[in-house]
Amino acid sequence: MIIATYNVNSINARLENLLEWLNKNRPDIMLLQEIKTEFNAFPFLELRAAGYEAEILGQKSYNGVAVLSRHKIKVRERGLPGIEDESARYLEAEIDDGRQGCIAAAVYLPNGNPPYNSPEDDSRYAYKLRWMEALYAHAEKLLELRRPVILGGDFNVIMTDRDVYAPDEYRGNALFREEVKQRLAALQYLGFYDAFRLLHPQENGYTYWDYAGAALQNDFGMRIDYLFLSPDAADRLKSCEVDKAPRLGGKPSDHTVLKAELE
DNA sequence: ATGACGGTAGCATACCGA
Repeated sequence: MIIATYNVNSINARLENLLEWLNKNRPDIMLLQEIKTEFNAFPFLELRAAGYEAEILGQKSYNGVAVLSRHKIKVRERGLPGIEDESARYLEAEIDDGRQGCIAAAVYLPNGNPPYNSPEDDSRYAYKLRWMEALYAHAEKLLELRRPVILGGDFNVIMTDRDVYAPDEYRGNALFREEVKQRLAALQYLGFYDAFRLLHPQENGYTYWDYAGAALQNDFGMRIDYLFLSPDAADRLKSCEVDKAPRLGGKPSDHTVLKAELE
């Protein structure tokens, strides 16, 4: 079973790019973040023509997550339990592939940095910490199911110095502060395994390069997209790779695709 | 410290992202 995650930075702006990747790689499950659209403007027909059903939690302009699959999708949670607001950042589904199946969730964790026009405003950071605590509490419940569970998406957290091109420049950034690193580490101590790091202890594994400057050419990237696996899924992990092709091609997202294969 | 770029809303420019 192949499962992938991709922050598309608008699904309608990225449709051609996404379809190309889906047709070439034929994943069983694709988790999307930042679709930036509501149900009415989501390209269900184009995806269905490529063989993918979609469940979405949409939002106009910002956020928005989706679960695509070639198999039957049954939604379990629309929104993260414990976070009651309108921001579309979590969609959890049961995927029935005719075999063991799995639970897969598309995760778009808040960025947490203050707005440029009010750098002293820490409300977004406080929201990020709250969101991470709710994610931890929910992840604990998911583990009790003793099922293969995949939490995949843009977690907006750089976990270690190895995961960013210039660690010292990011120490105070909301993506790299100690509180968020601790909270993501806690998810791992709980029993969710970082699929990429399990198999690649040395590579940087960057999944994001800023559009600006020459970030891509200089490999000024960061690893902020993850596939976290419950023990029942991690047992089956065969491979996990960053595919840089969607970032290198025409009209790219600023993120690229992370994919894993489970036996 | 800001903005680079790119996206959305919507029609000029503001907001957001990491």
